[in-house]
Amino acid sequence: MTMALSTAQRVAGVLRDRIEGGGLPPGTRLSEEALGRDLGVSRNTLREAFRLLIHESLVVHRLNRGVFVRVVDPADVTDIYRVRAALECAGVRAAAGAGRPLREAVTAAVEEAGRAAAGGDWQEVGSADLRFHRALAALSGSPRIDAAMDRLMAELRLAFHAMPSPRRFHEPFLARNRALAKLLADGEYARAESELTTYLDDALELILGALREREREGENA
Amino acid sequence: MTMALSTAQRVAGVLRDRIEGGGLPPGTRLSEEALGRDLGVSRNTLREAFRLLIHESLVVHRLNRGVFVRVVDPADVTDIYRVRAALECAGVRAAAGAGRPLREAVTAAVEEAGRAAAGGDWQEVGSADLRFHRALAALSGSPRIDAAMDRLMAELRLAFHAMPSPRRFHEPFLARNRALAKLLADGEYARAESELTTYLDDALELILGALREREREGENA
DNA sequence: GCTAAGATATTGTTCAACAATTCTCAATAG
DNA sequence: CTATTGAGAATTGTTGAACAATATCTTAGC
Repeated sequence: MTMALSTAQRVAGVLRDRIEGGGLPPGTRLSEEALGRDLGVSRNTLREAFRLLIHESLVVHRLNRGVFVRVVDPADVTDIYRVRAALECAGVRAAAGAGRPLREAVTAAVEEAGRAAAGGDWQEVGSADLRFHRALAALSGSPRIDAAMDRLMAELRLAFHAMPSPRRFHEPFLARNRALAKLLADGEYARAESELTTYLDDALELILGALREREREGENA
Repeated sequence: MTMALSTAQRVAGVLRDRIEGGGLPPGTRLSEEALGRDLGVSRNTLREAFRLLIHESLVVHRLNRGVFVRVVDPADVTDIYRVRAALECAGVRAAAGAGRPLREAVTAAVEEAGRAAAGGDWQEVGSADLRFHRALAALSGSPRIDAAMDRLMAELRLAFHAMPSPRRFHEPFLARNRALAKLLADGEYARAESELTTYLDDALELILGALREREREGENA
């Protein structure tokens, strides 16, 4: 029953891996001719693959100039956190009326992060953290908010590339995630919301600091 | 200085106008061959235009069946208003720290709606109303929120097609818009937010009622 | 009337050629 | 030396076609 993937989907997968693996750094132009020859597909098929990646915000398209690996600058990260604050706070406010499965997804993500941290898998801690915040926004019960969060998270993953140590970044937030989940479970929605707001501000500052750091290094190259 | 648009973008514009103008009612199938011949573009380019409209949620794509003009059902409208509540409330909360031009855009939209109502142009009242709410969300100062609101408004316009009398729908909200703008100008953010919440709930009910009405009529056809 | 098999029409995918645009870089003017 | 301009090269945009996969319609049989 497994549906075979189209050529374009396979090509998109290869490019996605290269981008997320660092083989294609942000800002790189993806030449249609060169890549098409490299991957053994026609330009048209390659462009179809590009469209999939554009939809994922992994690359951007500039008319008559081609596609480039997305560069997430500080203004983007700041904006992403602004939207996250709006959507996740909306989720927290809707927590009281949210169904059981939605609320359990929140605590489940916290527990998964804890297990991953105990095992030293900080990559997985990062994934669980994103799932936790996605679950917060999902408390609204809105498919459109879910989709928007997925797009924001994909963009954020690109910015995380700039973080030197996943552990240093994620570890402090483990306890705060747990605290947030507890406030929600106890029905302390107002306090949960204010804690979430400062939480997101703190995380934003950490990432902006790392981006500035990386930029300073880049100047000497 | 004029930036040239790609063929696909032009075609998407034509289709967008036809859809919003009612020439292509919700549910219509957009045949690749017929439309391509009609507009004088290749299937490949037409499909590219479709992708743009899919991204705007104006049409939907069903595998191996083609693209159809989006049918906005009650669940969609409910979800759209959920997201609107999240984004517009976020804007109201950010109003205190918003810049002068953003705050003035809010009052400007209210005044334009008033002038249009005085002139009896209820179509324009509707447009000004959408601008008003867009301006509320824009108080956050977030490009992504602005873009999200634009998409939501485009979807909503499809649903408005079901409203029999623009006047009956928009008139009651004129005074409420004015009241909301005043609360904001006076710094009464908490009250503005709670008024906005009930406002959106009321508007949602009106639209859902009209949709149910239209569906009942449709059964006898 | 209903079902099933085959015929037809439509969309999905890929390709190669041609058109339009941008980019490169040397020549030139200030 | 800097800025500009213009021809040529490189790259992307668009097209039409061919073939595959899927859906829809037609028809034969029960």
